[in-house]
Amino acid sequence: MASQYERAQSPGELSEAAPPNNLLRALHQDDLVALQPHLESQRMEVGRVLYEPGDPVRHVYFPCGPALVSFMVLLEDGRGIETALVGREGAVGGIVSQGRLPSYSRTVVQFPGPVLRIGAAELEQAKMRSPSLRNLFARYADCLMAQVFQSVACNAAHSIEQRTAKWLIAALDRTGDHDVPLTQEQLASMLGVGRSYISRVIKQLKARGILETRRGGVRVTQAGGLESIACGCNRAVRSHFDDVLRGVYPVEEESAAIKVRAGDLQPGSRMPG
Amino acid sequence: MASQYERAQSPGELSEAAPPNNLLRALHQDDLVALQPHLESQRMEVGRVLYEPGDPVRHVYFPCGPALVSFMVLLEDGRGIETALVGREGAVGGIVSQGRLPSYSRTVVQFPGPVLRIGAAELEQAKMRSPSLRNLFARYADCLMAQVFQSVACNAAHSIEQRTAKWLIAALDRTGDHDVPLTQEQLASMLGVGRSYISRVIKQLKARGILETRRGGVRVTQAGGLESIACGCNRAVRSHFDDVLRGVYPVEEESAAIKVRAGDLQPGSRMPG
DNA sequence: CAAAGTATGTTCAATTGTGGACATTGACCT
DNA sequence: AGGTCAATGTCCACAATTGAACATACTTTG
Repeated sequence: MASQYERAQSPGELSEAAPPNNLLRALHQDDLVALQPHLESQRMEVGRVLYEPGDPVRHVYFPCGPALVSFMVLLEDGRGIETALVGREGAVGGIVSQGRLPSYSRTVVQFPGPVLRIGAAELEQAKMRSPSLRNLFARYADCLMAQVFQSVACNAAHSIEQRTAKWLIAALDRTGDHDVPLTQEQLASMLGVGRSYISRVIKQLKARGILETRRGGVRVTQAGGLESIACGCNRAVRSHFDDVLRGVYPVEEESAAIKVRAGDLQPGSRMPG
Repeated sequence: MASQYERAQSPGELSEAAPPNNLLRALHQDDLVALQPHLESQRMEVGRVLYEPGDPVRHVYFPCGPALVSFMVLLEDGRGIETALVGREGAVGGIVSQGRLPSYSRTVVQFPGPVLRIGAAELEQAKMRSPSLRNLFARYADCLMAQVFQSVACNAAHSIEQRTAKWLIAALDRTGDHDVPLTQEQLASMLGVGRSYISRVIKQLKARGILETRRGGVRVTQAGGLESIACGCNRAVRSHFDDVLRGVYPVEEESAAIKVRAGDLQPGSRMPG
């Protein structure tokens, strides 16, 4: 299955110093030229909050390289549940609302890295003038929606073990870094589950040689094994990315995507005690 | 708490025969005039599928009166999980993708009633010409996204009892009909949970005098009681509707919204056997 | 190096939810 | 009125998950 992370594409359309974000790289030359002067480069540190619920959305952020951002919905009891994960394949900030509206969720940096940002107003103005820009952002908005849709179903239907594996794959896919610097506490909290159970899940994954643990994070050593444990939700979303952004997205120079062959898919043992 | 279902608003802007859908009623006179010739009226029967995953989205449907439509994500094992519920407060069909793209989910009619529909291309053309139309639809898209976000969190964090109550309130809010013609099987399936457990939950609700059961559906007799059992997810979403569509949405002539007073909120007994 | 703080490993009882089984009941058809 | 089918009530054994508790580390700081 081809994924958006590994599509070959007619070269030559992108400038030499193409920005390391797939949406920006997918821009037509004209659009890139129009946006260029408004793009600012920053480095994002873990834990930085881009938007709190209710904050006005003044910028659109494009994670670059390994940078990773997630949307969290805050519940009455103070918990914050992750609803979507965005890396260099996308952008955050008024993607669906088109820059008009207060943020619904908290938007937090999960993995450090460079980002580019542009004023929401500037982007919207450019979109007004460029059909291809509107097209690209509408397509990405649809993919983001699909991702969130799938998460609704996933949270309703799949086990914690599956969802944990799914999350790790999603992160890996985007950062390309096998090291995931999250405490088990943080991981549990994002998934909305108990910490002690995550601890057991991770113990299982470790016992199967899929990852190594350390204080403050894990390191995935065998991504294929993760894929065989996870539900198909990631694949479904990737596939929608492919359908929707095919022919729009650029080449991914070195893919972090996990290619699953039939043989990699074992039944997957069912969490002993 | 004011909800979008009960806002007072400067009258006189809407025509006499205002369509019974809040988005359409919120249109400026000019926009309504532009769309009017393309709007077709239909009646929707329960179970009718508007879109299967992958289908091209050719029309945007506006549920009117009690009509209710839901998005379902289909999982690998054949289950279909509901991700969002749309009634007369909104619309379905390319809301986020702006009419360009294949559907990600299955879109099914859950409650019968009239709908208006318009060709997706016609709506998009009208949006190109009218900033106020773009504004309204971008705002609604954001609300739909918020609803789905909240469901991700809800499915991760709340009990089946809470989610069942939440679903019933959401349906009631939209249809205004206290009768919910869904089998327990269907309800369980949408929520992604076991049928026998839903049966027990409903038994509890019945025992507390909150609803009556019958074959093929339930009838809510005490909506306030439901609100005291449900999680706050519905309220959070309603509140976002208010923030985002305040001053845009029209009066709701007869509100189905459930107003909760402090006294209505009891601790809520925790599911005995 | 000692102390403090935080992350992890592990256990356990209790609760929540599953899925199968089967009896019962209503609705509808003839 | 009887037959049939689907929906519901109910029970049960079992699996999944919680949440508290505590011991054990690793890291940082002074």
